[in-house]
Amino acid sequence: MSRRDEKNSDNGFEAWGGYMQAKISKLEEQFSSKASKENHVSDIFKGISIFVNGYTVPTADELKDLMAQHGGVYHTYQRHEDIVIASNLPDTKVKNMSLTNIVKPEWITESIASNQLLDYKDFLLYSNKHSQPKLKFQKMSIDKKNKKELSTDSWVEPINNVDIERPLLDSSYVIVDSTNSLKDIKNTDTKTAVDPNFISEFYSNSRLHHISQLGACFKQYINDLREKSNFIFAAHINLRDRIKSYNQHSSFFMNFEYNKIIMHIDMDCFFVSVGLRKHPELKGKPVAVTHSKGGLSQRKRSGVNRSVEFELYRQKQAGKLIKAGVAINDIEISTRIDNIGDEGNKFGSMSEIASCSYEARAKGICNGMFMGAALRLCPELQTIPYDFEGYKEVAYTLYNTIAQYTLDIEAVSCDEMYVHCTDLLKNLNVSPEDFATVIREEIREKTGCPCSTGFGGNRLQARLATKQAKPNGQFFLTANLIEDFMFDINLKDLPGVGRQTSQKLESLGHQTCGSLQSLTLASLQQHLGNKTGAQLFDQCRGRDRNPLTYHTVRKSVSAEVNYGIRFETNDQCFHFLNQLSVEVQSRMQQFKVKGKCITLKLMVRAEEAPVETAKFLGHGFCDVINKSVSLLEATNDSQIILQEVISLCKKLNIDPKEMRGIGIQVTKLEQLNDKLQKSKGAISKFLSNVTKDERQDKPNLCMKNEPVSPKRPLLSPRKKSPILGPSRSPSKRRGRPPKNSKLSTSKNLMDKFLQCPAIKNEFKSPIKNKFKDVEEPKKNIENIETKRIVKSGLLGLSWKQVRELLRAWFDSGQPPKQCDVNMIISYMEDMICNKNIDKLYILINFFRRRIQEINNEIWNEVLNYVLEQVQSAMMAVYNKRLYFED
DNA sequence: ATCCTCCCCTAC
DNA sequence: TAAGGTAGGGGAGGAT
Repeated sequence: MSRRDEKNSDNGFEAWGGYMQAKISKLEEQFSSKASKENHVSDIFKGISIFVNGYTVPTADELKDLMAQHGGVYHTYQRHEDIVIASNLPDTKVKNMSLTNIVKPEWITESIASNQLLDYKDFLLYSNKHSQPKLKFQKMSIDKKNKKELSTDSWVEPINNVDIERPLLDSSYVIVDSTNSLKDIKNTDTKTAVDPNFISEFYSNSRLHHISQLGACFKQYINDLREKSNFIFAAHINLRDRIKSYNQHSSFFMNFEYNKIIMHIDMDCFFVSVGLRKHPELKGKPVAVTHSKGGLSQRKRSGVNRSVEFELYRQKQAGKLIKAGVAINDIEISTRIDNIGDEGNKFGSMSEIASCSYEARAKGICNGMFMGAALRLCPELQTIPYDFEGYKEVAYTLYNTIAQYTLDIEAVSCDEMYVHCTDLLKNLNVSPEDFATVIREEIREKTGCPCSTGFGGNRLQARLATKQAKPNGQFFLTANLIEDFMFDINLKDLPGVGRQTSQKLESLGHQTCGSLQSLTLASLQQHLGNKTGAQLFDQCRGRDRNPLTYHTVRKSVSAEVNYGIRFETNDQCFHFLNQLSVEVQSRMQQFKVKGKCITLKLMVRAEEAPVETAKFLGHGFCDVINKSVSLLEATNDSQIILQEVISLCKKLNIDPKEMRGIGIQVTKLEQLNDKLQKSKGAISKFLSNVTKDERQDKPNLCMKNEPVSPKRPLLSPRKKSPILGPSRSPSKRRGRPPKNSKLSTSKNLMDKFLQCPAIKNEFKSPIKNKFKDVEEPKKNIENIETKRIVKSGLLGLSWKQVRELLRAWFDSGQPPKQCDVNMIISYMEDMICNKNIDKLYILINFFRRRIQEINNEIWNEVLNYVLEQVQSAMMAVYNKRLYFED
């Protein structure tokens, strides 16, 4: 070791550590600010590549071949056999080079001269991070001010002091490559499942993880909203006005003759639309959302054999077709891996396209395609990164916007839902077209993203209508159109018909619904099974008996990772299973469930498949193995899960080196909080019956139509309010079970994933406000300050002031006086006239709550009187009553 | 018949 | 480089 080391840490051996990261960031800054992006850092190495032996190292023969191809030479470092130096320099001097000569001094001085490198310390940073603790170079002292005057010779000496403490056995293989930029070098150090933080890092980057989590959240969200059902749909009031301003002629839609109207709404290329908000300059261009930056050539990994792997995929698909009875010559097997270039090729990227714009689709690009294939179709394809926060925010806004009007929503995913809007449209007396126009505009305005809607008599029709409507359109598939419309629909476009089914059907000679209609039910069932056959029989005729499902019950909880799984030992595998078990446990706690059946899913490299996968750290061509155990007692304990899963794993006896994917699934779920759940179950069962009956004759949502009621002048007193009080319950649309854990369940869920603090004001939905307000009226009344100045009484006061006044009034302990009551009533009437129903609702709830607390006869009378007046005013203005929960 | 386990398929 | 998750429906085939 160096003497200088002891004297002065700045001059001695540089220990690698956090320093490295800091340095890299600093350098990145310098490099990017210098705008010398063309000059890759590794230019300083002038084409030298160093491979340090590790498990992915190329064999000596491979390396020799490689270098021969590039006209370079191959050399094994004598002192430490696990260091290999290979160079594609034409210079044969390399042959006997020692580590001292790996870097020629003049390269470094050149780099310094061109301001790319500050000192020798910086240079060292570009070694492989894996080898940091083990590889120590002596750092050279350098006077930065004078660096340009340093002679070449002054660099040589210290480099001779290179010292290697021990062999670099477990390093990965690349130190420097002449084709990659600084950033790539930094990323050489890719995490695999062996890293302790792998799961969280992976999940944070996984689009599919986000899609499934977000989708589940919105299902829960709708469940919760419906259970609360504590809303007035104030938005209804403005809807017709907005429609009028849009379309003078359709203010009334008198000929409403449809039994049932289902709306399907779907954002247009969701990820792209959201992403374009941050990249408006790319609007109108072919754009794709992907991790790949686009087409840069990659570093080669040894052992990759794409053609072998791709051929396996093709064979597998062919096998399936043969099984389905297709002559293999009949159908060309097309797969996702078609048109992918080889590794390192311009079209070789295997990054998946999560979503692409319609301009890109026009070129034949579609979602899920690999970047390489897409670039072949459209070389000018632009890429934008994921914006997971943005998706959450837009999805939230979408749902809240629709939920203003109705809660008869079936959440499909974060960007898609079905809405049963028969009652809504009937009630509002607006046509589907007008409704669609207005809400699409509203969504567009709030989110900046376009969406499309389809209407039809059932979910299938609505869905197909949406497809027809896209992009950025709407379509009403009316009963008279259905027959013709269905005839030309491609079977692939039917929901539930994927690649396998459609290929099977194609082998039977059918590509369109019209053609499939010639098959009998029995023959369809024979080929596809009873249920699937029957479903398809209906579907190709445009029928769909499945009602919307508003309430979903979770049946399984699982977590799996099929990316980056590379184990050496069983212990590493078990360690990862432990992390996965913890993940499953936390999800089960979130959903408040326990489960009785645990399934371990393994993806194992197929025997014929290359060890190194075509996709970087992908799972490659695999066999999938599932194995499950049933427990006597339901659990959500990660340690029990781990124990079972390890035992399953041992039974399967798979070499950990061959594992490419691992998943844990828990089924046969039971709800936690048994007592609460049971009582709730009974109540909701009861209520769901009531609800059913009501829904037929009471289509109204939360605004209640007065059956027969002559208009009375404002403020005309009536004896008793029939609206409020416990006896009012028949007007309930659907019940609210007693408050229980459900609420906190959803809170946890939302907190963890959905909660969207980033929602800006303009994206805030009234529903969300209301939601909160119901819980915390005081706080929110404070928040919502209106600063209208009106002539007298309460009208000139802010929300806050009114609230203070009311509170003081309640707290005063004095009996209420008529004039005060009148004042509050006139304040409320003003709100009604100004369509300020949201706030009125909050205010009245506050009012009721306080009076219930006081629980005194006089105050109760006041309450009744106030409510009666309010309802009268509501009737006069809107011909509707305000709906309240008990 | 009905259930169970494993597997496949589909959707986003 | 790349981030190939997750839930539900249903079928095949064996156990009961």
